[in-house]
Amino acid sequence: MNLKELSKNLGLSQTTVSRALNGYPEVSAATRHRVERAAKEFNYHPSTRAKGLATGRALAIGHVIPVSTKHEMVNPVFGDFIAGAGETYARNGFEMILSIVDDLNEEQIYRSLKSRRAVDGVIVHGPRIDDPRIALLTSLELPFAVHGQVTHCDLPYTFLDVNNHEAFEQATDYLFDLGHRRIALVNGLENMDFAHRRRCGYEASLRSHGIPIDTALMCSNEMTEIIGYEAAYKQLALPNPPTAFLCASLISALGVRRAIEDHGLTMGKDVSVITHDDVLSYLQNGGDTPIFTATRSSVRTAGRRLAEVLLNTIEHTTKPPQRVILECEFVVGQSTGPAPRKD
Amino acid sequence: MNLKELSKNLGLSQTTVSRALNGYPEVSAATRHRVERAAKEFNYHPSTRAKGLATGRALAIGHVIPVSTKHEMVNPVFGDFIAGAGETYARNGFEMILSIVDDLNEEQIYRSLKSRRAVDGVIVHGPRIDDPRIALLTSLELPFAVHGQVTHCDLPYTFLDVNNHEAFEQATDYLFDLGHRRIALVNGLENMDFAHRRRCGYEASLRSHGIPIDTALMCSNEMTEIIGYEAAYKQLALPNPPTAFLCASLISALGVRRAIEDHGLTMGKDVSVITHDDVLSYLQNGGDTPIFTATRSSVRTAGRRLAEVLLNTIEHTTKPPQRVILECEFVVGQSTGPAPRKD
DNA sequence: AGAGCTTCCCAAAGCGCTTTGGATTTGTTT
DNA sequence: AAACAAATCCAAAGCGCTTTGGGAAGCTCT
Repeated sequence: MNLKELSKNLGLSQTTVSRALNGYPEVSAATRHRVERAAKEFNYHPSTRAKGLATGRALAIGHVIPVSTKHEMVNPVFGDFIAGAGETYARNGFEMILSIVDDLNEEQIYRSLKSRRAVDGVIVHGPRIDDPRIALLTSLELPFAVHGQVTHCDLPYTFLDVNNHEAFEQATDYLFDLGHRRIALVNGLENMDFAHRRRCGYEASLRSHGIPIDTALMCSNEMTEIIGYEAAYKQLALPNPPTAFLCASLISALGVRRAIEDHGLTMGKDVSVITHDDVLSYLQNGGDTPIFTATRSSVRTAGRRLAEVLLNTIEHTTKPPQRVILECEFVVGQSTGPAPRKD
Repeated sequence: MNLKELSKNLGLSQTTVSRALNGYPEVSAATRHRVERAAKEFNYHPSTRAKGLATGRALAIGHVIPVSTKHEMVNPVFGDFIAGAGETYARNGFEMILSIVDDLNEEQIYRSLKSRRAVDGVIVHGPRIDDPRIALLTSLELPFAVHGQVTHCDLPYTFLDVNNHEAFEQATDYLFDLGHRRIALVNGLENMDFAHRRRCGYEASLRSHGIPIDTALMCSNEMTEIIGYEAAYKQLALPNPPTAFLCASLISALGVRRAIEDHGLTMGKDVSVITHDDVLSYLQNGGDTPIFTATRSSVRTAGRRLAEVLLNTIEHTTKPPQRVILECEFVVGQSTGPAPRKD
């Protein structure tokens, strides 16, 4: 069923039917009602493509998911983020189109998205330090919103980020107050902006407490269970091992816990752990009482919110770039306790 | 840059330029070359929407991701599957469009996808037992391919599945050969078809070895760490506890391991564990030597292959439905060992 | 009763592409 | 050299929608 058939069926012109369906005022209430009923009856939906062609809007948002060629990694938060954004799109009649792309072809994808007029805007995932995409998208005049921020970027841009600096500074402070002085950081890859900011927060806290920064206690890598395990295992074998860990993700934290146990130690007693928790649906931090003490911020909510922000800037192109910063919730679980006294 | 401008620029008609770009034979090699060079120079890409309108093809595949309203769960394998499918689409000039939908509006989404002519076909995720979507999509005449199978469905349909029955029967056999007689199953939700098949495989092995089926050793739920933990913890507290576990996912298995350790037992010595391993990029089963003994099958490969199958059936609509079954690789890790002798 | 408004509807153009059905040029045959 | 075929290219229609620029009723007002 298309517009032509529907309007013929109703004995009206295509114009009138189109207007009735799109809420224009030049149509009497009675006719509109009649049209709407018929549309429902025949299960008429306008063709997205035709509508897009006619209006010049794509009614679609692009998500370009980088998959690093080196690690073949799909960011595990991606699923939940997308789920959140999808809710927003569904509510607003937008479609989400996904491109999986290795980092080499990234620029090409954005250019093609623009020149094919396939989307009205894009969400930028996994921003890196000095990320060239901000400049690229700005020059392409393709509306975009970043999930995270870009250090060393002086162009204005729209983003939503978690306050990573604050969260990790606070977490480190908390460990300090518990008496810990050897605090390790199991971070994500530091070319990723969020990891960089977390390290800065961690270092800021150490500095403010006069604790020297020991690079032996810091590592930066993909956030997998294995890598968390290996990093923590090695650090615990040091002559002067850490009494506490700060992890960038719940998945790494699981590995850290395993390393602690393999050293014959108990988490929460001998060694404390704080992790960032993205509240992933398949990896909850315990039930009623959290297992890990954590800096918590739902990535699904972030997806929902950021999509709203993007749709908003597309609607009102004149608006200046929007900046949204979410504060983490600090939850105390069973993984932290007073630093063990030296015997 | 659009076709009109490009052709004006070249002093050719739109027809010729279009034909040159789409590989039709009515164009001389020289002209084609000239056109291709100009297209690259001006970064010309045809508008997807206009092309779709003109050809009647959407050049897009829909993925409808169900998010259960009860659990708010996004299937953790989803990210990797999508990454695999995305590779195929990119190679074939297709777009992937994603709809997140709660189970209540599912039917509506498929109908709307069809009537808006938004996609050329869809991938069906997370098939359930007796899944109504097969009948729905067949009647809508919307091409589709299922990631998994549907028990109790006598309609023919295209799918790709892992041989779940075989994998779990083999895994149970393996545990039997190690001397285990009390083997627990920590399964996914049993309305999911894959979980059902795994249970059947498990039960088939028990029956063939004359071991009675004990429902106290079986549980069926979402595959999270917490739930794996709780299920295993409870079972290990039974008067006659299991000496081995069979898990539906690596995430559950992590929970099971934790439960084993919380009981003061050692995995691989006191209690054996076998898990299914989807080879998720962020959750690898160890490095060179696997941690868990596992039935392994990459979900990313599955995504790539299933997308190929779907594009193929769309291309050749006359072909009968395709059925692809992937066998799991059985890998032996450190999580299994001979059953402990009773003292 | 006619001017001037609304109200309600329509015909037709246009979005950017593909494709049909020629038209023109060039090459080949007899 | 005429006749025909092959090689190249083009004008225009059409895909399904929105939107512009009216036009025909039906009112109100003087």
